[in-house]
Amino acid sequence: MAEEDEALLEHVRTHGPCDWSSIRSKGILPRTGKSCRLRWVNKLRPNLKSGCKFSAEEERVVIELQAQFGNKWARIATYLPGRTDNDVKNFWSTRQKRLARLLRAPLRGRSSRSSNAKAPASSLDPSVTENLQCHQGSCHDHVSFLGTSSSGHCWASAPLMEYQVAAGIPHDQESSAFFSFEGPLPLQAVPQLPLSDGEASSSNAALFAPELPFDQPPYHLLDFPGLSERCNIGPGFVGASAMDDLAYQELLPIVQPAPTPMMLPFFGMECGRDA
DNA sequence: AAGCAGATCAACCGCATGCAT
DNA sequence: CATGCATGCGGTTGATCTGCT
Repeated sequence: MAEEDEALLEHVRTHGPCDWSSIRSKGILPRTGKSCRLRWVNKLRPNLKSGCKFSAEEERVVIELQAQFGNKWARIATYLPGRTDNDVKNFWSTRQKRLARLLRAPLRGRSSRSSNAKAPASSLDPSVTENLQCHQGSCHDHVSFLGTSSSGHCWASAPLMEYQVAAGIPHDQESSAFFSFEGPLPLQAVPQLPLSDGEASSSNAALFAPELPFDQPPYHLLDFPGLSERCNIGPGFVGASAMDDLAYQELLPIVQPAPTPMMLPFFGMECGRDA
């Protein structure tokens, strides 16, 4: 595996993060171009936060962006420095499983993990639980509502209190303890992000998402000055390919010095590309 | 210490999209 | 315009790790 990784890195150094299919056609590795690209994107790309858990802030961003974009993991990942679409996808999947388990367990009471796992079905009204899923992670102040749109499932975000009201859960001491407020507040501090055509939010999203203008670039989520100017990326969106290009720039100095490297707080890497 | 369940990670697969011919 | 290829993306699965009983 280490030899294959080195061969992959060498290919990227000389050709850039493209022409993946030539890796097999040239006999460099007995792997498909897709497989090579995946390995590069998920493991070998510079500045990845591999083995590092999602911070509360990252979780918060994922929740908000998932509510707006749906399961557009690659797009969401562009807002999270050092995270891949696979990371985000796995994070969300884990979260969903955990929440599904929580919903099967009683929401009332502060039972231990083991008792939760073996608890009987939720005491919630079935009509509520069928269409409602509750998010509960390190951002304990937040839940999301599952609705549908023309493109499939769509999530809308809401403060915990609204979820509890909708689910008929008394906001008493016990439930508050179960959904303890440990994360940074409020989630509404994360701004609404631009939606392209056809990415209409669900009616549920309309219920809970504040109406904010969708004309702001995403940089205000995490401070990242100068990317669009330096890297010739249009305002409003940092594409995945742009991420790959930036990662490639990280490798370039090995074979050719990049002109006047510039620190990019968003990615935590240097970008010497000419605009 | 062993067994188990849940969490996490890595990779594969199928489909969609864009581009060249 | 149709076709084939390369690439990107999302869903899914299996392996491994971790913590609890």
